[in-house]
Order: sequence, then structure tokens, then C-alpha cells
Amino acid sequence: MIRVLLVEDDIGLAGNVLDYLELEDMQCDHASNGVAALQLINQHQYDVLVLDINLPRLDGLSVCERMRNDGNDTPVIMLTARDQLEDKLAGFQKGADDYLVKPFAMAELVARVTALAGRRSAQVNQVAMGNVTLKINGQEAQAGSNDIKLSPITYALLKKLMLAKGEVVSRERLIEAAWKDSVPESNVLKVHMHHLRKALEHANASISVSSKPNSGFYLAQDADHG
Amino acid sequence: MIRVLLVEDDIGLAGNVLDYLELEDMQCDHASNGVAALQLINQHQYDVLVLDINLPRLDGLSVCERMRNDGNDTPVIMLTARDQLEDKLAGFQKGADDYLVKPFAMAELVARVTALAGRRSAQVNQVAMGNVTLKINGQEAQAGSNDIKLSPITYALLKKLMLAKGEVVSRERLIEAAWKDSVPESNVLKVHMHHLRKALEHANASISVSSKPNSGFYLAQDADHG
DNA sequence: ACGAGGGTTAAGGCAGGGTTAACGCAATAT
DNA sequence: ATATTGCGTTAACCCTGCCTTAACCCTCGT
Repeated sequence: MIRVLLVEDDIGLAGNVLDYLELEDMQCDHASNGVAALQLINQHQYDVLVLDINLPRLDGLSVCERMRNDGNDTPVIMLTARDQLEDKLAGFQKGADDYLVKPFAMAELVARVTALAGRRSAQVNQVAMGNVTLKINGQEAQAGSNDIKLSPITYALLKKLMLAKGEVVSRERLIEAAWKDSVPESNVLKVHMHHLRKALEHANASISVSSKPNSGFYLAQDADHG
Repeated sequence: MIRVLLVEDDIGLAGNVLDYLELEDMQCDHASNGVAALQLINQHQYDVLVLDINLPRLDGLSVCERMRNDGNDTPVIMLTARDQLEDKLAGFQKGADDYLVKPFAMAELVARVTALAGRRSAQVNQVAMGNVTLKINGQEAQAGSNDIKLSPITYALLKKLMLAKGEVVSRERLIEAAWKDSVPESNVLKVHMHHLRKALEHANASISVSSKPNSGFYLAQDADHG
């Protein structure tokens, strides 16, 4: 069951969309202004948000930006009546994952919602996992209230791993994330992974780095943390 | 650095796209037919594929379907000149993650590529038999909720056997599936078959490996599993 | 009975991953 | 100018898991 929140102030359009999505067996909530939307977003767990850009009280772009700053990684589809490309791009930069220009076909909306549901957005400004939170820029991370002591390289590695949300990240990707241009040799990665593990452990993090042979590394919940 | 593979037979359009993506600091490869595309996909690791639907030799939908069957989970953006919604939906079902209708604005393509890069597609395939499911890539399989502990070789063997859906697979085929190029001697296959049997048993699988004398091996439902 | 095909087990070797210590270098402090 | 500190790199070493090999066992048909 896909759960959708529609934020749209045009009552007629909203009604149509709601009817159609429910026909497709999705569970829909509805908000008609930005402030109400944020409340619902914080209280519930949605699979996809459908956000109009022009909204009373707080516009769609701002809603999106705020939830991303709160670390919410629910995928967002933007709706806009203005079909200038500039608006669309602005939407993406505020953290949207997709957009649709009004008027749109209902079937198209359904297709895009289905495509995004189950994914997590990569557009967050802060990532969380277990008791660990990491600011996407700012080079800092915490476990609960403890700061995690990270060097630039270990920070880059942790960031890459957290953005993968527990999925395996290959050595190549990690190296590319930490060293951009120049590629050092020998077993640097192993050593820094070790530093990272120690740093997490030392800060009492509830997650730790695991390795999958011949594939790469991933983050996993620690056994002994409640 | 985002790595993109563009598959497009219209040379003019392809050139434009390549120029534009490179301006955006993306690393681009290009193929102009479906067969060449599959080769590149297997050899390299891309972040996003941009796939035209109408292609010489092998059409885009088939390319997408095949790579998904090989377990490749790279995100795919489909391009199509036909703007009927039906075509788009067909694309999604073959495992695409997004689509774009020609003609499109370059900035829009860039926005969608950026949105998808770094994600993994959720559209990968898996095989099932009895209570056992096996992910076509990822090198992992489960029996019910238990993970089956598999080494690369035993994984390859199980995959081959499961894809045969209970039919007998000859020793030659199995060896070819597990050892690609170099062919070891002695009784390696026997030993790994034994490991595989133990792994299945240990994970409480409802299927097991049987042998047909002078022919090969096949999977069969276990007698004592309901 | 015996030989072939198949199954089982244990031992050796290798590669990949983890750990540790030492060195170099730059930025800061004394 | 000289210590000190922090970080990145290198290299050596250990350990574990996997692949291979080889030997042995079982059983069925002739």
C-alpha cells in the first residue's frame, strides 16, 4: 500500500487526484496549505509527497526545503502551473525528485508516484541512521549528543555510506568520494575505514561499518544498542 | 563525478547531449545501437543510463529488460519520440525509472540525470522456487527469512540451477557458469555441490539438489517440507 | 566381487580484510 | 627557530574464509 500526501489548494483538482489515486489503491492524505502540510509530514510517514508550488501560507518550494533540512528523505513530486523550465529547476534544487506540469494526465501522475514510492530521496541536507546524524555540509556528525571526531577523509566516507542508507558501497565509489582526483595507492582505504570504525565506536554510535567480501562496505545497526 | 551512458542512434542529437552533459561536468560514454550498449553496460559501471527506445539491432525496452534480468540496478531514463502515455508505461514496466519525451530541453535532462544518479533502481529481478528466493545480482539468497550462506561459486551454481527451474543442468553448463574462463580439474564440482547442499539444508530450504546419473543436477522440492 | 559414478571429509594455500606502528608533512604553538 | 599536534600514507603482519586438491566411502549394476 502506497501512502501519498497531496498538497494542493485547488479543491477541484485535489478532489480529482484523490479519487484517481484511491482507485489505484493508494492511501491518500490531503493538505491545502504549506503549514498544514508540514504538520502532516512530521506526524505521518508517507511514501511520496505531491506538492503544488503555489500554495497559501507557505509555498511548495519552502515546504520541501524545510523538510529536507529536517532530514526527511521522502521523495517529492512538484506540481506547477507555470511551465517555465526555471521553476522546475528551482524545484529540483530545493530537494524535489520529480515534477509535473499542469495540466497533466492522471495516468502519468500515477506512473511517477509508483516509480518514486519505495525509494528514498538523495536530496537531504542532513542524514540520520540509528542515533547518528550527519550534516551534509559542515563536516560534522553526532551520535546522540556526542560529537564524532572525524577527519576530512573519514567524514567523506561516512557521508557516502550514510547516503547509501545501509546499502553496500563499492571500494571504487568510496575512494572516488574521498579522494576526488588523485588516487592514492596501497591500502589507504582499509586504514581509514579502521579510523572511522574507531571513531563511531568511541562516540557510542548505534551503527557500525560492515564489509561484504568482494563488494564493499555498508552501515548496519549494532547488535547491542537499544 | 557522474558517469552516464547515452544510447541514441541520432548522431546529431547524441552529439548535442554529449556536449551538454560534459559541460555539466559529467563523464559520458555513447553507444548508437542496443547490442553495443549492452556490452558497455557489462564492462563499465555507470550512474545513469539514458536509453532511446527506437534503436537499431536491439530496442531500448529490450536492452533495459535484459540488463535487469542480469541483475543490473543502474537507474534508467527512457527517451521516446512517441509521446503516447502507453509507451511510457511500457517503459516503466520493463524496469525504467524515468522517461523523457522528445524533444526535450537539455536542462531538463540534466535535472533528471542528477536526480537519479547515486540511487540504485528498485527494479531488479529475482528468482523463486519453493521457499527460496535468489537476487539475480547482489550475490544473496534467502530461504524464507533465513539468509543462505553462499560463496561466489555456490551462488553461481544455485543461480544456474534456479534459472533452470527444476530441469536437469549438465556438469559442463554448471562449470561454465561458475568458472567462466579457467577450468579447474579434479572433483571441484562435487565438493561445491556438497557445500551448496549443506548451505540449503542449514537455512531450512524447502528445495534441495538432486543428481541424475550421467546427466547432471537439478533442484527438487523436499519431501518433508510443507 | 569390482569398478564407476557420486558423496564426504580433511588439509594446504591464497587472497581479502583488519590491525598496528612508523614516517612525512603541514599547521600551530612555544 | 624549534617543538608539537593532527592527518594522510605506507608497509608489515595476522586472521579468516574460500578454493582446490586428494584421499576415502558408499552403492549400484554387471
